Amino acid sequence: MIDQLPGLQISKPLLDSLLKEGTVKVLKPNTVIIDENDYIRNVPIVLSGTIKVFKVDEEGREILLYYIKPGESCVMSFLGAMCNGTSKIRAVVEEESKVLILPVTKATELIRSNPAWLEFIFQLYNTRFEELLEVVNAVVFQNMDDRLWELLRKKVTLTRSNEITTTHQQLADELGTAREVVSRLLKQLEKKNKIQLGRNRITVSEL
Amino acid sequence: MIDQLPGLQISKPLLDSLLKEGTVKVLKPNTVIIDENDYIRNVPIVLSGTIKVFKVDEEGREILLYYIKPGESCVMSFLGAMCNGTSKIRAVVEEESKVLILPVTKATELIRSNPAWLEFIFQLYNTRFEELLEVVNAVVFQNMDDRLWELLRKKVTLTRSNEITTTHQQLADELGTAREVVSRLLKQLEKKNKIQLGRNRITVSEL
DNA sequence: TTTGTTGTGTGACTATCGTCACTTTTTACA
DNA sequence: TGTAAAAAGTGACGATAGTCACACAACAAA
Repeated sequence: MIDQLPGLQISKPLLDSLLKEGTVKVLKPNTVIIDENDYIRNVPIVLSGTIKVFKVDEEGREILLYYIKPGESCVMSFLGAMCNGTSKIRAVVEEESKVLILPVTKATELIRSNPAWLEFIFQLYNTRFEELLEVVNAVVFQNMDDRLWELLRKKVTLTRSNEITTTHQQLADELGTAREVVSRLLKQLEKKNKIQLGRNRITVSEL
Repeated sequence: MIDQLPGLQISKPLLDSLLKEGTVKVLKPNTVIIDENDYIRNVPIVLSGTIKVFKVDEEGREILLYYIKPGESCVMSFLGAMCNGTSKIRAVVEEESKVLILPVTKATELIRSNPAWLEFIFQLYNTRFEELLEVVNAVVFQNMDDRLWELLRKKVTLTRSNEITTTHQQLADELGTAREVVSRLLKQLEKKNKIQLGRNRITVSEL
């Protein structure tokens, strides 16, 4: 069911019981699963593909927080659900994804009845928290060129392909910077022979 | 027992049952409750005073993430405990604080036995997550002068006094910048009559 | 009172990044 | 095949903030 399991993974028995409670959907790239200020009615669990999660600020600027990988869920949506809140984030499908949609009611019920589910949630919190800390760290102490390079590397690892299909504008949005900046820095990376550039395409040669 | 309850608060009955399980300690300012890479054996719950939580990076640079206020706990420590991990953060006493020290074993037991505790933990996660998102946002999209001003305002609100006792270096550390930068920006704020400067002291005149 | 330590003020310089104002290239499709 | 739209390249410039090198002020302890 889950075709790749980097890092944290959901256990088979837990997954089986979740599948009984929810429905599986296949979602195309760029589908918005959760938008800012959305009321949360479902908890999505990614079975295949990847979802990217953004923080959106008042002026519409955004920054990539982390990826939800197969075997993971969106803890923010879960929290929002538990606390009757609205989403502070935006979740968008990056690669076509199979997603298990679990109604909030079921998700909260399961906390009492299924210890494995609770454990799963906590583990996921831990992961996300640490990832957020990394974002803070990167944004405060790293230069844009390093951040860009790490973003490219992350994409390569995630998709298991060194061909990245994206535009400079998209990368800029993910880093919270301007398109020109990304273009410049990509050119520098190309000069260092770390990547090759093409239209809508970046080929990473050296990790 | 708890002398101020801004925002989220722990319920009386829950607090009572926690008091039976842990011990209360009074901690002086600058006491390090949890340091980076510490193994976590206790979950601290703040009864009075304030604790500040930092992310520390490899080069020793740090940045303030959030404050733990009375009636709150350090979720990171809790997570670390649950997941057998070491701390990614540093928690330091800002104002003298009364802290309830709860052993990890008790904290995990209580999850099964006391629904209010579980609820409390989840609420706290939500708060922290949102605060972290705010940090990311501030750091990416706000200028240093705004961030500094907001930090000062936060300190005033927290201590309920418009006299802040701190050094420029401390503020710089909290913002992840250099002392000179803080000195410069503080001077600008003084020129705008928003603050008065003194040695080890900043008086905020206008909120 | 002297002396050392800690905190603050400041000018000069630099690097990074955001912005503006384009041009050029690539591609879709009318 | 021509034309418009989308993506990318690029130079110039300015603002912000990090760094260096001090001078100076306040305080504490000897």
